[in-house]
Amino acid sequence: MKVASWNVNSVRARLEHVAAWLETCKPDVLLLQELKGTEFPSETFKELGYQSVAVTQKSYNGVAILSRHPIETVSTALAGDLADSHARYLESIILGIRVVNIYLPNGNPVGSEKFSYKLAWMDRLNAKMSAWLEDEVPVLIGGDFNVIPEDIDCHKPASWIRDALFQPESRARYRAMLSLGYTDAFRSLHPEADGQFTFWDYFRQAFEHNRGIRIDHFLLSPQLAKRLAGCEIDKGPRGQERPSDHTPIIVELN
DNA sequence: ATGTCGCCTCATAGGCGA
Repeated sequence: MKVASWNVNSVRARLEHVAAWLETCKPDVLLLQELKGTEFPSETFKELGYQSVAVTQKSYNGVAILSRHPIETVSTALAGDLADSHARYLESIILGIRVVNIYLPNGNPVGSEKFSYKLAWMDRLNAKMSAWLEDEVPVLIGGDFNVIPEDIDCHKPASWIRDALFQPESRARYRAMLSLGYTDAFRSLHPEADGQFTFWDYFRQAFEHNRGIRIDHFLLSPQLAKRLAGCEIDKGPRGQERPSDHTPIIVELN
């Protein structure tokens, strides 16, 4: 089973990219983030063999799950804050796996309300992740975590030291997820790999110089980690015309 | 501080978020 995740930075602007990529990569499931609008092109994906569920809002955020297999929607919002109206969370069951798509808040600038919101959002997710381990359904959480886990996950730590994605508070909460027993699929298979990124700024030819960060992740519950067969980043889409600033990451499960 | 995108509007330029 192949599951992919891709922050597309507007599904409308990237529809042709996504459609073409689906036809070449053929994942069973694709998690999309940053749809950036209320319109969702479910018909286009249906014609490609994918059913879809989308959580959208105007202008910002938005997450969707595309799947060749039936999707049972469990929840469209992260528990723990009824006032939170951002479209950042979609929880489903696909082929007996709890598949959770997240677009974790960016949190910049550090010290702002946005940063507090990010940390609180991570605490809320952590509570869910802990609870899920109590039942027998294996869990896969994928998406844009907006966290650079370790120094090895960016081209130059000094460039990110003041960024919300690199703050000790953000990284501690990511590590707390691992401490619960979840596995970072990519890092567990490639413990020493550096220069492996999923995002590059649009500025200053960051992609051409591979000045990027690894912030799109798959976390697997213990029983699902035993089924981990592969995890790779596909840099191809980031090098195309008018790309998203992120590129897809793909995990393969037995 | 800046760079570049994409979305939206008290819209064709500027603000916001990333």
